[in-house]
Amino acid sequence: MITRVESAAATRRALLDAAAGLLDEGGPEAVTLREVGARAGVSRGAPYRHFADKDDLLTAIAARAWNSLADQAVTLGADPDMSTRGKVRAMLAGMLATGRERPHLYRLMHRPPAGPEVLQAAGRSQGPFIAALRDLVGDAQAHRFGAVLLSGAHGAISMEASGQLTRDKWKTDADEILDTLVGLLPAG
Amino acid sequence: MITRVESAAATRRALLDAAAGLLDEGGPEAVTLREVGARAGVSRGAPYRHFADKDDLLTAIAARAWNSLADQAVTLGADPDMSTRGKVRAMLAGMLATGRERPHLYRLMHRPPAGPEVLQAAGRSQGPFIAALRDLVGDAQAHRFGAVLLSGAHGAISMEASGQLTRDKWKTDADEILDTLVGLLPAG
DNA sequence: GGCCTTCAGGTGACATTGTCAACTTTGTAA
DNA sequence: TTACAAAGTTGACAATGTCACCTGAAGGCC
Repeated sequence: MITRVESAAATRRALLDAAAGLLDEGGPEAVTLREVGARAGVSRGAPYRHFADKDDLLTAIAARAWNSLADQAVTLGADPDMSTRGKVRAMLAGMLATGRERPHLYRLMHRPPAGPEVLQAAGRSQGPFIAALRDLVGDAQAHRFGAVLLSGAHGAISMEASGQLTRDKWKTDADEILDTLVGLLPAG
Repeated sequence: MITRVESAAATRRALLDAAAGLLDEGGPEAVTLREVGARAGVSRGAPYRHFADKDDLLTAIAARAWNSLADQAVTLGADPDMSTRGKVRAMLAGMLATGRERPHLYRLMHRPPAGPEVLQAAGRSQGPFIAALRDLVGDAQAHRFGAVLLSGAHGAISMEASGQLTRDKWKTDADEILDTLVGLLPAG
């Protein structure tokens, strides 16, 4: 039997999925509450029963995406068959994959100002990242390295997405930049 | 005497200034063509005499900002009293200053997809940057280093703007990351 | 079982905004 | 002087976010 809260949760999920789909397909301007409602099988006013406003819906999408990356990172961190350096590389590769496969979502995840919901989810994804770096460079340097690696990775992904980082112009791409960044770490 | 083309150019400039001001003050949503027109002293339809649509106006703002950075970079590149490394650092600092003082504009400059107008202006700003790197690491490595430095700088600035890079969390800031990145270069 | 609260959902309405078509005005070239 | 082209204005319209109000049913309480 389907309880009321279950159906409400299902609608909420459907709204998020619909909005994320529209975002992927047509960018931010394609995300209209009317179309979101239609795709989720409800009316144009229904989203207001689950989100304060459009911005709140978009924020929830960003937070969910960060949490998905966080799950990936946690799984990678626990993998006993991978080198620590390999884990770091794989975590950054996960970000790159999101940037390439879902560029609009990736941009939304980095939209300022990041609210507490997004910051917490993003922070959760960075926990295993820092932990891996601690193994490689020690407590004192982990954050310093982490900031440089993460900045470099995000910058490369972002510039590739906007069309500013092309192989034609820079003789390289985001993959190679990630390799270079990870190469800064001592072997491990 | 004021010729017609002069007055048209003045209006165009006034529209750009008004839109850029609104962007700085209230972010992208504050930029409405009606308000832009009002600030520029013309009516709501006037912008269509100078720009194809709102997007075209925003693109022009981004291109102008890139050209301003390019002018800075050209000046720095020609400065005989600065070390090559100092020039590289100063060019990146110029980007950081834009990101901190005018975060909405900075984000607009990196909005995908970057049209040819923006790409050309951005490319102009990167010319002196690559030239400086050639002096430091040679032709073969200049682009590789350039991509890493630029990605790292842009990533740090972007994460700082979105609130993801805080000293509280990462024990560092964009300034220090720029220092670290420039530190990768051989002295010169 | 009957009643009542609560909440998901629907609908009408409204203000804002981007955009276009039609009109007016005014340098400027012929 | 006259005619043209381009700048600017205004009316209109569709799309959209949002709110107020209404409906209906699930589920707790007597």
